[in-house]
Amino acid sequence: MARKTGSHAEITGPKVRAAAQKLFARMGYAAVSMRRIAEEVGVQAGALYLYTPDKQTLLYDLMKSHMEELLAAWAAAEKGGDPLARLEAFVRFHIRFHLERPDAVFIAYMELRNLEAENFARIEALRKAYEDELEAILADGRAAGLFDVPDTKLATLALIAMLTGVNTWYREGGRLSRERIESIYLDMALGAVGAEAGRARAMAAPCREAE
Amino acid sequence: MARKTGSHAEITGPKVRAAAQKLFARMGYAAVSMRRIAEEVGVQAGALYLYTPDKQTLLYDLMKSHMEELLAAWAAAEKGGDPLARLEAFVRFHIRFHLERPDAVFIAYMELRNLEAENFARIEALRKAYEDELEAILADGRAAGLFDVPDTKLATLALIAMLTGVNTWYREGGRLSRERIESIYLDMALGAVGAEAGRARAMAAPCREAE
DNA sequence: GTCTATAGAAAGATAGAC
DNA sequence: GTCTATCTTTCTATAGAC
Repeated sequence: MARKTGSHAEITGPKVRAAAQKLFARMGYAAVSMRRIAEEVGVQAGALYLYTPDKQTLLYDLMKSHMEELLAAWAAAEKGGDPLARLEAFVRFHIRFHLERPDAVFIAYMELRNLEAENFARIEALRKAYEDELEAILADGRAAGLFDVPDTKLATLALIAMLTGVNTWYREGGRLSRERIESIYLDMALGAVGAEAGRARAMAAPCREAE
Repeated sequence: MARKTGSHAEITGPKVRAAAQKLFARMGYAAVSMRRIAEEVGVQAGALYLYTPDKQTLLYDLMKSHMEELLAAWAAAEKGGDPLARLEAFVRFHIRFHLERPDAVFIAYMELRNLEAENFARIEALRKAYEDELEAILADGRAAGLFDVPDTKLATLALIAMLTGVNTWYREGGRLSRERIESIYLDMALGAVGAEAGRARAMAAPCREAE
């Protein structure tokens, strides 16, 4: 405890990011002032500029961290073997990851408009990389005759929109558990890409049912 | 031509709304100033207040008009007979309606945060009424054994998220026609609610399944 | 590292001339 | 109906004391 009072760089920095994330998600980037963020952190507005060169960079860093975390988490996830198992892994991963970070997800989808051109391009590249992961699964599944997908790009965007939509209505402690939500969305996702129809056809003989 | 110069109430009013809609959609409500709207219209900032009491009302009126137009258009649409036909009508209607109004749709989804409490409640009620239309179709379809939907509320939100997602990537003159997009999304929607599986099962002769 | 103070720009909204 | 002018507030960002 030999430190000078008022010296809290390692703790204040993350607090600034946390406060910005919370406020940007609730009120929107453009509607949040640096003063409001400072108030949330418990410092004066001027002190924020020790941790970010400006407001824009604060937003960009939040979005970049989120997207990189998303890609890293997916890279580290269990991914099963055949396309059907990989699709299930993706759906469950996507929902779980997104439900755990509602604020970051909200910002990543709503504040693209407020990024300057260069920052926007970098975030879009990361998003594209994530979409490509799903599209590869759908393409492999189609090639294997497991999925009925006329356009893998469209199906990718449709599935991601559907899955991410969970964040718009999910509330902690609601009537459905996350596990249950995952399973319901998984069935819908499989149906959307014709996986159940494919399976039903494949198993035509002895009358078996999925899940 | 006996009018006084500078008298353009009937033309300027709609122009203000059109300019606000365009700018709110591109930059976001909070990031657009009244001066910027005035510039787009070609008048001075003060003149805007002849057409709206304040900026908030401008936003609210845009969103209210959009939602009311949506409900009215659906009420007037052809809706087919059985739940399968009604679902197809809904999907095609939703995509067509939304693709024709990208700016209004964008605002309706992105600017809810910027509505004052009372205005927010009114818009949410209109949105709920629209969701209820789809949920009724799904509930009827399930009751008739046509759809496999464990939770109609969830399926409603999932479908709407998926369908509205078209607006995030569709661009005029892209590689797919609207008709083609409608058809692809329709197939995915039917698959998601188990309509195709139901059909396949029904045609599979002896194999019947519970639920 | 945080504070107070402030520069400089821009915001929403209004008053009154024409 | 539109303009100019302005009131009042708030904003981002910086300077300099402690």
